[in-house]
Amino acid sequence: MADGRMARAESSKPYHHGELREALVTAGRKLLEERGIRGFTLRECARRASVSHAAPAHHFASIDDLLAEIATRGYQELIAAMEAEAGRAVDAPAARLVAQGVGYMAFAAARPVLFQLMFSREANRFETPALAEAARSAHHLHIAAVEAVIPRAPAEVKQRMVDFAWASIHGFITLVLEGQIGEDDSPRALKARGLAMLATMVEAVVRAGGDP
Amino acid sequence: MADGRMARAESSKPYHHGELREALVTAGRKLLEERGIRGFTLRECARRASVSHAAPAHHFASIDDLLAEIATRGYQELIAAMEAEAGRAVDAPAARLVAQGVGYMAFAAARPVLFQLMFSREANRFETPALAEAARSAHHLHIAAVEAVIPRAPAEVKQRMVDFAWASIHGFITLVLEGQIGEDDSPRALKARGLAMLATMVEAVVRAGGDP
DNA sequence: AACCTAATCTTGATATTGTCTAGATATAAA
DNA sequence: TTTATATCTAGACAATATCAAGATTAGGTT
Repeated sequence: MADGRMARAESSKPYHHGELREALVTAGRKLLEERGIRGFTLRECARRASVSHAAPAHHFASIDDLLAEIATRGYQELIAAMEAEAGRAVDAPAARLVAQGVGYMAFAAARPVLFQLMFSREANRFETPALAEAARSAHHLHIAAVEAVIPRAPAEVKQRMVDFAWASIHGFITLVLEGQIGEDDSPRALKARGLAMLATMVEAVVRAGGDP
Repeated sequence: MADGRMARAESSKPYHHGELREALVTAGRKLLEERGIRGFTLRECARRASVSHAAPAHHFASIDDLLAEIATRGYQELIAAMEAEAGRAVDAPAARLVAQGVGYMAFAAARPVLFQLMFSREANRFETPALAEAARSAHHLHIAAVEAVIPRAPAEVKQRMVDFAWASIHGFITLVLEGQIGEDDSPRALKARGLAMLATMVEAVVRAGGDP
């Protein structure tokens, strides 16, 4: 009942963590939102996982490697958020595009620092295959939603509208998160402003795909 | 001819730099573009200004203080770039709005890291009055350009179009700088893509302000 | 001209960071 | 049981931001 191993497990923590990789990612995500990208440190992640400062090296080659993993999961969550909103919408493509945009913005608003990390120049230098793949998936989801609205438009128009739609959505939420838009608005008013912006965007897309 | 002061000025560098504040800002801007926000260090700035590691403290309270100054000047240059392009355009408000957008994007493309710093969450925490003022000026320039296109539209529509136009411009160039749009495009093709995006945006603004 | 106050810069120290090396401990395969 | 491998700790190193104390100089005051 009270042999060596049991005593160790009960009184003090075990030598091996067991789930350190996951624990580091979890702690890192929280730390990121709390202190911002520049306040993110590997040692603090280790501290929060109750582990020595050098332990993370066995799971992540460098601090950038951990950030890349966190960013990758961010893209997966972004995709889930987009799909969740779009799935709830009626099947009209225009409505789905708006809904997917709402999901995009909702994710960014919920995880502002993570979102900024994902779309930062630093993240671009990580260059892990998983990150590139996750980003591409999110990208494709967006392309599909726009093209569904204007299925018969020429490829050139489609690309222009994909650029335009993505830029509007991304730019708006980005400016909001940076405090450049709607600083004194209530969350409710801000959301209305975002929806108005989305409506304007979708209208332009629909019109562009009307007749060749 | 060869007294103490002259000898010092000729043979070795003087004890007082004389223009250290400016030198630090200049070195810092260059360093920022070279190494990114996370690679920016105060000591490297001091090194490049040929000064001891503690010298910057007499001109900037902290590293964030120097970054705030650099960001502030970035906004002033952004304003200049917008005005330069807009001024070159004909006096048609819609053409001016497009031109100002081109100036905005050109600045961002020329100083990508600085641009990211200016519009980062970190910069938002600096909270120096000069930075806030500079950002507000740029903001107002944009508002004026959009409202000039739809002078008789109701205030609500105006605000929606200001949001929409700014989001499009900012979002597009942001996505380009992050490598999410037009990664394999030539600079020429990329510029064409940006202009197409701007044209789509302006058309939507013009249409929205057509009739009440 | 002499002085003296304040601004400017240097040297040195402290705490914190990312990463490396060696060694300790546990897991799991043979 | 033995042995190889994965996982973790401890310690060290160079680099960083910031602070404190002292050196140097500029510019105004007498």
